Amino acid sequence: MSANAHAADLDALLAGLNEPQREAVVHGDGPLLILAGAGSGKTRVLTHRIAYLVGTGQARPDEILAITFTNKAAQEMRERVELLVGRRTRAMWVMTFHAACARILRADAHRLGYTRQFTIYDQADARRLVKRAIDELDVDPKRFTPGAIHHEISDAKNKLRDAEAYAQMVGSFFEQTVADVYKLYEAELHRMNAMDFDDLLVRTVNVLELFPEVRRRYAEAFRHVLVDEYQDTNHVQYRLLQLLTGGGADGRLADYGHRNLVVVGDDSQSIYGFRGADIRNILDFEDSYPDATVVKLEQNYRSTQTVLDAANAVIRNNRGQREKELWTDLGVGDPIKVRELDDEHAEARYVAGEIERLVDEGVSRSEIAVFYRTNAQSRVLEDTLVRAQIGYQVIGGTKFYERAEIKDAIAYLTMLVNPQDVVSFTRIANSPRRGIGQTSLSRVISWANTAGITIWDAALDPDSVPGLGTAARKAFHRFMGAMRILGERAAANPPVGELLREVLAESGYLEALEAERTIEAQGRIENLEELVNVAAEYDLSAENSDEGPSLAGFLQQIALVADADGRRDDEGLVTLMTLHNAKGLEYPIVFMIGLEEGVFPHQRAIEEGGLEEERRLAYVGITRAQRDLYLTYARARAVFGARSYAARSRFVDEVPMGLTDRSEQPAHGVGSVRARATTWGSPSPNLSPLGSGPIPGGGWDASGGSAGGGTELRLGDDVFHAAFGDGVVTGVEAGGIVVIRFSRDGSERKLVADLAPIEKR
DNA sequence: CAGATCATCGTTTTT
DNA sequence: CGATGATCTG
Repeated sequence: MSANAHAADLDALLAGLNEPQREAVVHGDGPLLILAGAGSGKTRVLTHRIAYLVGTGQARPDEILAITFTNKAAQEMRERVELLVGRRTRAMWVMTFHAACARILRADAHRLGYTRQFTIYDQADARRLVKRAIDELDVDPKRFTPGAIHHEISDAKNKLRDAEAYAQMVGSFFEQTVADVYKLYEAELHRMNAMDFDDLLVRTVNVLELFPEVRRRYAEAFRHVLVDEYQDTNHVQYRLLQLLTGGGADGRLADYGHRNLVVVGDDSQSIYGFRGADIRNILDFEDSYPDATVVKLEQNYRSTQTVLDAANAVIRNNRGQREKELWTDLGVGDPIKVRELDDEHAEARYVAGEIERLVDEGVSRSEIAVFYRTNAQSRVLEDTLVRAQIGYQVIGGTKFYERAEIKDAIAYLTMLVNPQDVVSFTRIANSPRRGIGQTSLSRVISWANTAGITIWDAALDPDSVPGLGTAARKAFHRFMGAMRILGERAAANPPVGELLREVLAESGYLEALEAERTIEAQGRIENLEELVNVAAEYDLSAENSDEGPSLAGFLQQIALVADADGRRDDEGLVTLMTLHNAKGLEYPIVFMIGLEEGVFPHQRAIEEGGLEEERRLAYVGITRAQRDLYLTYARARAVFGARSYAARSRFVDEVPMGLTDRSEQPAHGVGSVRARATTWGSPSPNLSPLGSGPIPGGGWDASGGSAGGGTELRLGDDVFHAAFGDGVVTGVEAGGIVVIRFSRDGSERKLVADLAPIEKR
């Protein structure tokens, strides 16, 4: 390629970028934080920067490590980089945190006592193992659920606290219990040559910290590290990035350190705190990297100004956010439609009716998305859409790889490479039913433990297992006979697709399903066929990779993939999903439903001080809308079978009236914040047969505004309370009620403005 | 050991 | 209300 062509390429890379985008792309060495608002073109910036680094010769392709959180994002980034630099992309590491760690560990985990065939346990496997530890320790499972304990362990791991460190700082009975379980759980995992998702990160950090030569190798290999969705990183990931960019075990910069770390994120879209993400990583980036360059991307290329104003207004109610104001030159757009409905059925009918109207106007169903807070909310909506014959797809829910039959098949394959994997063994021993019950299984497992042999070897020789009945012994002989044949086959390294076929046949799994003769079983068989296809595809694609196809490689790959059935864009289907699943997506028309206190924000978030994260979730939802945004809520809703009533979500009220089709409040502080018939703007008479009929009847609303006089508190006001101290107004509700969050303990309280001992500061 | 009935308990979940 | 798990009985 000539020098001219190069220059032309570089020009093309920068063309069409706005000023801050360009600054981020051409940034030289050293840490860079890109604060990228929703829809501000961050992927464009990342991909163009990678291309620019390669194009200018600042980096070779194999010196680039680009990290994302999802496989989908990684794939998209890889594709887009490939469009810019072509085949050279292949040498780059463009993958998820977990995939990158798994790759490092396959090469170096032996230093920690694992084989390269280690098993990766997903959440469910991990929880099962936690449960076994709980049973083992005779912990009362009533008081402490496996889920809660696992969550706590996961939390500790995310903070790089190992079992020992955790035990050092227990302060309650619960924590003592967790400490005990944690210790046993870790021992078991290691003994089984297995890692959970958290381990992939933690063990990588361990390897890098313990072995300077490994640390140096990777830090020298990756001269440029780029991270997407940085606001969702946790502490392990923070540490990992430090080590990969040349931080030493002591935290100081090594001589080979380069600190070429580019992170992209938006603190306003941090919605995974409940999973250990630490928003401080992005908020305090400059504390960790004082010489960091910071670039803000605030121009939005996705939404109307009305939508952006709404998002800006809502997020402004959070404290401690990075200052940021989204803007666009796409125009003002239409007002946000706010609708109050009688109950969730009326809400669903309204959404369905509106969709029909839009489709009549020429909108494609695939341009429409409906977001809700919890999965349970999709049910009513689905019923209604089915009746209205509106095609839809639900994103999320049970994932392909979480289906029982798929996990069973994978467990069979896993046993063939990791004979120590008791969790997988437990899963398949009696699936299909072959007369191996809980008791016999436990006997074999504990025999393996006492004899110090693998579970595979213990089962292979059931006659040596003490206390095992004749029938059980026979069952194990038959089962392991099949496994042995499969093991020999696997040793010959056949195509994974073929091996899987044999597993399904030899194990009797397929036969058992066929014998069921139910529609459900038929569906499972089809899923298994799909898995065989996935394996065959792997065989093909791994053919020309550096390692070549292998069973272990296949297992590792699919362990890190969430679902095989991704969403389809061009099918003319309305898309339904939780707000969490909506991040990173965009739709011309967006419905956010169930905007009620207790639903969204979720009750538990209200109780446990998680309001800011809920608000960020609202921000994410709003900023998905390109053109039209609907906010709906129901006066009543069935919760756990019982009918319950809730106030409209504070998030609705945080959207300025003027941006919505509600009319202005009659007078400041007088009358109701709550809607009444007259407050609904633009009458929409064009409701379809499925519509809810004329929108809300008035009259039910009895609340009055703050009863005149008194202190006028507004959102964001700093206040002082005689008993609770300093706080900030985070909500203003009907009836003169204000929501105040107190800085002393972070608690959020609802107070009557006129009665509570509050003064404005 | 397996199916069946009973009881419990309800977020979100990139990997 | 409905899904999921624990305990009971054949």
